[in-house]
Amino acid sequence: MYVKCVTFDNRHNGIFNVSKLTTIAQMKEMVSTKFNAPLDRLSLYFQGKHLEDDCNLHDYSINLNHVIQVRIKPVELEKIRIKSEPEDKENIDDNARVADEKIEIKEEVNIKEEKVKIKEEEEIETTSDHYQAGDAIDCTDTTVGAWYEAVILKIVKKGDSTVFKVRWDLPESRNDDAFDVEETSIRPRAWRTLDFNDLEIGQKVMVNYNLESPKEIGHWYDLTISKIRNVRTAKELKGTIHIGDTERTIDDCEINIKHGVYQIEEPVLISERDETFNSRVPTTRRIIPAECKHCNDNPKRNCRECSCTVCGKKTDPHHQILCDECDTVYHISCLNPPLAEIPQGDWYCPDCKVDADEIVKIGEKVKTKKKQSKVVGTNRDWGKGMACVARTKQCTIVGKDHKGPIPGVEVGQTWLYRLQVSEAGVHRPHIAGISGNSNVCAYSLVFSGGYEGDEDNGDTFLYTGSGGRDLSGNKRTAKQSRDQVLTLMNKALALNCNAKLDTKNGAVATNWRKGIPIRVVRSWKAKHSKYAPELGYRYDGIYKVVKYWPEKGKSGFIVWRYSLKRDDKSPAPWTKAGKAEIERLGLKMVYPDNFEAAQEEKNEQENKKENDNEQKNEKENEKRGLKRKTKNDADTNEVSSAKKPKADFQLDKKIRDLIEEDQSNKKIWERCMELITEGSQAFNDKVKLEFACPVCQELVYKPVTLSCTHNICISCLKRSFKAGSYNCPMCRDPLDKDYKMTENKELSSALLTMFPGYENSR
DNA sequence: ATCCCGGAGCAG
DNA sequence: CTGCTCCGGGAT
Repeated sequence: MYVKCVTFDNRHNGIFNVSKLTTIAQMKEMVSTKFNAPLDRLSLYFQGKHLEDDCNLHDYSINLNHVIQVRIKPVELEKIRIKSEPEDKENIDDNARVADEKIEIKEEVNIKEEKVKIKEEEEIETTSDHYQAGDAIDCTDTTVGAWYEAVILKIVKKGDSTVFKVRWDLPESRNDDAFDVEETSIRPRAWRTLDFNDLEIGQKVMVNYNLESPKEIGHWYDLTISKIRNVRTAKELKGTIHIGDTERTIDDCEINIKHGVYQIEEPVLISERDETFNSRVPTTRRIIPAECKHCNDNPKRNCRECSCTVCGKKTDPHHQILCDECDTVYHISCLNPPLAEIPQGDWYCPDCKVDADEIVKIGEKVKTKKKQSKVVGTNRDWGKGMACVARTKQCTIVGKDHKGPIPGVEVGQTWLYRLQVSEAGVHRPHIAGISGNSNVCAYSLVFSGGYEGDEDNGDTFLYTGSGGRDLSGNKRTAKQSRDQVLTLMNKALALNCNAKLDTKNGAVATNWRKGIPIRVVRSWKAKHSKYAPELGYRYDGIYKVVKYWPEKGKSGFIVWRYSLKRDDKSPAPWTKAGKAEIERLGLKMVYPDNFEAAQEEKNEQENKKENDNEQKNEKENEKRGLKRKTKNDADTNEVSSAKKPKADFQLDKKIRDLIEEDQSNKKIWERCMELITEGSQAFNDKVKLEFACPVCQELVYKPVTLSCTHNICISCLKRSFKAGSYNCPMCRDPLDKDYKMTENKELSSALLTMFPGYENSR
């Protein structure tokens, strides 16, 4: 199992190989090494809960691909907030409001000592042609994509690359919270505000914009001007907002110009600087959204949001304390009972703190207690692999009671684990062989030859029902120890047969083709079968139940047998035609998310450790279908060749024509078509992604294509309007209250043809 | 609450 | 390598 760790600022992240019994303390050690951060300053959080050192991942129900948040505390004690006097009272205008309230962090640790700890890596101070220490710059933040004022502290060389050590030029960041950026993320501080009359179409400038609510104060982004309206009564500026230096842009944004329009500064050679260079940087900081929306950071207003939650007063900041869990602020004197002084170590507010006797530390109280008692005492280091992990995705394109093929899943598709088969919606249970409803029918089955007497002839096979096994002791499988009966899933599978149900003697279909379709997945575990895949689980198409009957098995107990026969237009995957089809469609094994990356990292680590074990690793990986890349192996390497399959997959003409007709989404379809060379699977995934409704997150159903190019389900848009939001849910582009919603029939029929049956789940 | 054609660790 | 052991999750 692996989990992801990400710092709150998103500056560090990594995937870690762990087991269910990995403790939080061990987790911290791994994070400390990988992020190069001091161990004692790490705090881990999962779903808002602080994680305690002596608990393990299982205690918190942390599962595959879950994200653990990491906080690297800037200083040891940061609870005491000190308000200092404004330095220059003349500067208190709107723009300097942010600078007004100064929050300082009292540092009770020896900062010098801390610095030594951080700088373990070798850094050699260097120079740059365009910048030097002390320069006022603008710096992009990768998470927000806007430009913020920052200051260069130092320029160093790390290996081959030049790294700029900078800190945000904000009063509350006065503690040395430096971080590293590349030269591409910085530029000289903007200082020239442009006159509105001088602006030109096509010009790139820096403006203030709020992505969520354009009328409010936002952050500073680059803008390419597309429209200027300059009449006596109204001044309007529109253009394309650039999110950082990424490809992401938002067209047609209306800019609030009252905060100023800045010229973007180009780097200047240090040799060409004159005396005025440094003095031109403005003394006030650019406006950015208030930290506290509630009081707008006004120091004179009482605020229970950003100040003491009991009295709301901003007085006596020396005695204000922050909850380590929820960051709520309290005066220690306002607490009940009040505290005499700021406590050492962690402190939790009354809402977050629970009685020390209870297992507070863990996610949900009741559930955890039960689990704890159950798991405590286990010696087995389990949970490293894919046994007993939860789904990370769910198939929503059709309901779980869907009969027949899953739209978008081709015959011949393989998945490494049952979990991925479940996520694809092809066969949902984790372990059970038959998926169905005892009153309706079976929807799918996995054929893995686990029962004696199973026979596989490809187009037909004999299947055995479930039950009759003693599974006490939390087992999943066992030997037959009693007769099977035609109930539960056995009954469900019998209902697929085109015959009247007979729970005693079984039945034969009068017309087998008229039976209810059942999806069949063959498992690599059916070793005795020559039709089984070599590895993983493969969707082999639709089968029908020809007959079913009870029979005495080798164990001496009655088992129910089913005769299945293939009824699918697509060629069977084991045939020559089927193999060609898999090639043509570019179908490749589906691994769990992050699986390949984690495997590669594991390989690297083990390679470093010892080369003796090389052979062992090779075997392990071969078992999983992953081969290590070696020079000699290059042309036989499955992974590298799978990355650029030359699938000559082409869309049906019918679908091509439908896509062609959907002129309003031409650009999106073009993006999708780029993936056509990678096969049907990649293409289908891309279509689902590009045409996901921003509201319900699923493939748009009865879509409305807005003028901002975004596609929304008509029902989702109606709901949004009902809630009084007259915007595009994606980009907040304003819409008329009486906006006439019309379904994009072209897109609709294209999607319905590509994913037949998906409308049934809506 | 019960059922279940997985999946990995561990002992021999 | 084989067989035994042990565990969670999702649908019923």
